[in-house]
Amino acid sequence: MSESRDKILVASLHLFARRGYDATSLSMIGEATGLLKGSLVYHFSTKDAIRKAVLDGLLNRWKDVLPAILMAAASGENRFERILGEALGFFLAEPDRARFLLRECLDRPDDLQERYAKQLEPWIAVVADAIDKGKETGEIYATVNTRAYIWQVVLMILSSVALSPLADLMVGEDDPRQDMAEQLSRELIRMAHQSLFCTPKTSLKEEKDHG
Amino acid sequence: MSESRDKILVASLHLFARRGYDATSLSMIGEATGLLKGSLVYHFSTKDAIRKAVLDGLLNRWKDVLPAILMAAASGENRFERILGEALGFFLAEPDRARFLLRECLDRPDDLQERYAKQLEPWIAVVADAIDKGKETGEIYATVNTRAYIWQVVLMILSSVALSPLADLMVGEDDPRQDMAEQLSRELIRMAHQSLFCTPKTSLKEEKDHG
DNA sequence: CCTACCGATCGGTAGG
DNA sequence: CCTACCGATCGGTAGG
Repeated sequence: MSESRDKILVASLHLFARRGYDATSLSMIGEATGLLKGSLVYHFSTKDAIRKAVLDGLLNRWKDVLPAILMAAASGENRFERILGEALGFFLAEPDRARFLLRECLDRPDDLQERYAKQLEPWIAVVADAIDKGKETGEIYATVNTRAYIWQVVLMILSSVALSPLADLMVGEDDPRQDMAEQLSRELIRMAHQSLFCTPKTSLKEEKDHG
Repeated sequence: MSESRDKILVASLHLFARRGYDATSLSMIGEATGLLKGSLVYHFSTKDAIRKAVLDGLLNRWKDVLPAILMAAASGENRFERILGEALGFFLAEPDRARFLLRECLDRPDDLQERYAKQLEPWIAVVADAIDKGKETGEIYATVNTRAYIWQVVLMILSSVALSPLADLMVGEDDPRQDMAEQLSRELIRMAHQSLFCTPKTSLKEEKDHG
């Protein structure tokens, strides 16, 4: 509908992600959108309303993408790798999503929990059920703490994407041929896989051999 | 030496960790320390100087603790678990350390990298060398990307401690007998171990059996 | 009457 | 360490 509204949301996500909510002024958002401060207030009555709209847009997008990811990987080979790869892809396509969410986790955990519990919990439950079934069949380590495992994987996804600029500086490059984000994603998936499944899958090696 | 100086640093770490640097005003720090705004400027000429002093104190403390951790676990059983456990303990003892560092990673990666590269890199190199040697002996998966692995484990430690309030709300309690922080720490160590060593160590199970 | 803004300014607070 | 302030900028609102 409103062109300005969307521009405000896009610019605000970027600024909130990079500088944080408190360090972002309405005039900065105005400068990034070619609007004046007063115009922002016309669209969103308060600064906090902008933050909530950005968060809603992000969670709604994720809510739409997540089922598609799980369905697309419902069958076939390398289900686990594909699901994690798609989840990583969602944030890597726009790292500000990860940065903003990580900041919200730090700044307003209660606010995030309200929205999360309603919208995303059912899908986490699906993943948790799949893991618990794998435990029963013996495919997955019985020692896995399902909810804690999911949370740690989510944290790795969010933080490794959000802090990729720092990784570039600190981790250095083992293999200069591929970029750091790619290396971190591959290692994350390898760690998540290796620490979940009893029988070491050869899928990662197969990919290499086939290539 | 200066009693007020220390009070300012302790109160500032707490406020920076919880609210962020930009959202923390000098009068807030003054209120927490019983000082007035002008008095803070007497001890630290600028607000940024307080931040740097807090960061220095934190990194120096860690620089002192890290060698002790590595030495103490130089021999004996469950070296890996003990090293990770001690590292987790350092942040769990004062979660604001993890929150503050995570915020600095987001807000000022360049500034953090300057201090990190000089002080902590050599110790990361020690861990990296140990992992690379384990690869040669076949004890550790050859597919491990050493630097990426270390970085992902560091991220899990920092973020799981920093965001523990959110974990309490979102993860729920599989086992109400032990608290969430304990569950997350155990699962983190299990994941890190399982995804590194080829031969599944029975150390974690042994601990249980012996208890 | 509506939308999408503007220039100017409100009362308070920021770091110094 | 406090009082007394500064230039500027904060989020938000006024009438047009």
